[in-house]
Amino acid sequence: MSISRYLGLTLNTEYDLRPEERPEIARLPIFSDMDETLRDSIFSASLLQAFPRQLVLFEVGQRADFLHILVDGLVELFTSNGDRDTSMVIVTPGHSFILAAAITDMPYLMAARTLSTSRILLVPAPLLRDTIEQDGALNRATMHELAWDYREMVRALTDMKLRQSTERLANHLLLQSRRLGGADCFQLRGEKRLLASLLGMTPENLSRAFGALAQHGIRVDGLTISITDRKAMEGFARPDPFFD
Amino acid sequence: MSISRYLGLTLNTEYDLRPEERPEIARLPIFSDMDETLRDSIFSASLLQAFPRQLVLFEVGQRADFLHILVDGLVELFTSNGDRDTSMVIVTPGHSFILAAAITDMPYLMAARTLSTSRILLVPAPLLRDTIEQDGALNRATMHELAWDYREMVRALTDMKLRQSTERLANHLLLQSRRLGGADCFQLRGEKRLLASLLGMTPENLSRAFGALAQHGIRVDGLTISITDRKAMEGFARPDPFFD
DNA sequence: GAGATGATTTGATCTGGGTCAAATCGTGAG
DNA sequence: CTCACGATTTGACCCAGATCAAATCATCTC
Repeated sequence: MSISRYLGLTLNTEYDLRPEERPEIARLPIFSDMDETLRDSIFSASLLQAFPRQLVLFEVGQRADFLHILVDGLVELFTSNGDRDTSMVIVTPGHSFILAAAITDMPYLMAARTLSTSRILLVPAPLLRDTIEQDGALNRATMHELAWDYREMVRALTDMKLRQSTERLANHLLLQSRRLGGADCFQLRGEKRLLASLLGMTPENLSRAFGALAQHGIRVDGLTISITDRKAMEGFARPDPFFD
Repeated sequence: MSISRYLGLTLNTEYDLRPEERPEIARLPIFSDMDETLRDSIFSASLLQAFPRQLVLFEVGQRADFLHILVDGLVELFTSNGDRDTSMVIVTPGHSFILAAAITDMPYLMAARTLSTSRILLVPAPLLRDTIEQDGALNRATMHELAWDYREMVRALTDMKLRQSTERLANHLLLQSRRLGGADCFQLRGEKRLLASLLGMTPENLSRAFGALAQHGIRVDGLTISITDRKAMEGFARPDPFFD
């Protein structure tokens, strides 16, 4: 199911940004410091859409007509080669996606699908490009987001090339924990098969890797992860101070 | 041998940009469309340095004080984890490197070393950031370069996750050929061990992969590659129309 | 609640590619 | 030209992780 077909069927989920929704979206990092007038003109030209889960938003190769900003929900960016595909990035609320394609007016290199019901702000790419040139704060925010995305890819590629799968999993779990303020117990968001794909391994192997981490201070119950021995985990994962 | 130590020893290779060198550098894509006055002020504050081969320019974690622009030569960006390291990008003349770190004023995520004698323009990062805000053309060029770098990383990560090593090699060779205008015969730049690292494999395996490609239309003699049967090669490599 | 569909786990096996070692090739120093 | 050192190749072997198959487990539908 492609977005264009979807749009044709259910236009009711698409509407201009309502006045009462603007403050919430204006607080997103990419817009928070910019000129209010320009921000309003962006908002007036943008659409906020609600999408059901498991909907493919766009495919590789399409022209990037809109910058996408995830307001609510969860989105997966993925690539494919022949009959295989792999998850590249999980986009969390408050972040834009496919910024690089929208900026350069080039085709998407990754496809996107919703993982859960999601609300997405669609900003026309030409308007974004114009406004970026007029507003220093938006410019800076965009550049930073792009640079951040780049660094995330460098991290992922290094991870893939230099670590083996169980180490990648261990570091991923430590990173999740840190993002939650160092929580020792947290839930995986999304299915395990998704995590496997993100980490570049098969679901079978992920399952075995979780098993192996039991000896290094991890306990798993369904989607609930508990770090029972953080020292042991860090000893095994050897997180890089700059990356992880 | 670190750059700081190197700088201390051989200051004679470092000098302000000479007037006669400016036109050559002004033609680089990142500077070509910007305001001349601002460009001159950047040049006046920048250093052009010559480095011998195999010199580590900076390590992971250092603060990005300068944007680096490779004028002549060849530079490798690499990352490491524990005692292993891997080549991430080969920078060719005319391109900047570690743009993301310089823009965001964050530590380098990759280290850099020269592969051959190189001349590098060092632009102070704060000045770059300031000038970007004043000059739309420089801004656009920077953004595009950053976006391009990002897309290259997406490509590399997809390659790593979805293809096996011989396929990666095959696609790399086809891409090299295409960049040379479709030449059927060309030279590898740099050692094979470097290519192996870039493709995420061992030198031994690269050697075997070259052997395997003999059956798919490739002939190798030292660093010289000949594509003897492009159809067979493309059939084996299955290049992606958007990526490769 | 029963059945069906899909996710996860577990087990057995296979294989791409890494490791180790030795031979060979190339190249720069003298 | 010769030597020495490093790069590349080749061969033997090993291992992480993929694949295939079957068993559980979860969830959703009716």
